[in-house]
Amino acid sequence: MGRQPCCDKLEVKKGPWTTEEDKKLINFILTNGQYCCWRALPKLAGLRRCGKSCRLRWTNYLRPDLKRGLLSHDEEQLVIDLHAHLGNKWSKIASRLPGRTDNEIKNHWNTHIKKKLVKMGIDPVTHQPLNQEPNNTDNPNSSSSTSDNILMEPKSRSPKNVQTNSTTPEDESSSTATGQNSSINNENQLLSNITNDEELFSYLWSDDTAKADASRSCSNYYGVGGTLYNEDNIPGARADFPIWSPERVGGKDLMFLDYCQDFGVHDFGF
DNA sequence: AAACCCCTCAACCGCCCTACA
DNA sequence: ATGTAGGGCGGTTGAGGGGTT
Repeated sequence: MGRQPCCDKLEVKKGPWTTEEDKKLINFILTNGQYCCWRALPKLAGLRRCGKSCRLRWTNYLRPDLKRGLLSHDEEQLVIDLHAHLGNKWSKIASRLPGRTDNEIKNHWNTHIKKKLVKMGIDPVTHQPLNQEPNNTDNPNSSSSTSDNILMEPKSRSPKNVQTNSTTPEDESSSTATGQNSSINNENQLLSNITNDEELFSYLWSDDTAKADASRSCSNYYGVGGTLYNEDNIPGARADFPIWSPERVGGKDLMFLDYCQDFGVHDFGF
């Protein structure tokens, strides 16, 4: 019978977002929060876009808590570790990397990490050495496929001892970016103390929701009369949302200017 | 300088899951 | 129990920029 399109395809605009559209979307969310559904948002915000497109634009590009730039070495390593356990569950992986989106990680995996692993002689799907038949090819999550994997030994793992001939300019550049995110280091430390999949999974799922929410979007903050609230209706109390923090809400316009600068959006006209 | 190739990443598509009536 | 709507997710595409010939 087929599924109804999420929006009237004839009416919606597609393709790259213009500055004007970004401005409208940001303005709307800053003013109203995300009190309504995404489908209704474009109409209310004066956008000729599909609600889904607005959500993606916001979560993948406009969100103020996003980090920009390439993944650091630590982040990359964490992605590899998590991918070995979770497979292509990009959103789950992204939930462990604050400020990173699933789309970003997915792209980075496909364009950088995959190649790097292949270069190192490691199958990016199974995380097994390329010349070795994997124990279970259709289940990258199986513990047998990862427990003895060098990539899953964070304590002994370093770019030097993974493969001596694997050092690339990319490796070198990424290694200079370490230490910029202490939370990532903590994640790695935690991961390094986890010795089996069971422990890892219990660690991953135990606080997954909270972490996923924290990293994924500001959608947990509802704008009511210019004040932002989290899901518990407690005016924002999270340190990882500096721009949206309640003490800054009063200076909304100012913070938005900061925000535009952070994102290189200089021509918003504010 | 022009043509071609390759790479990156923003954006889209369509399926899946969940909540709700 | 069933149908529908809405949001989330993973896979894929294509424009544009940079590098190479």
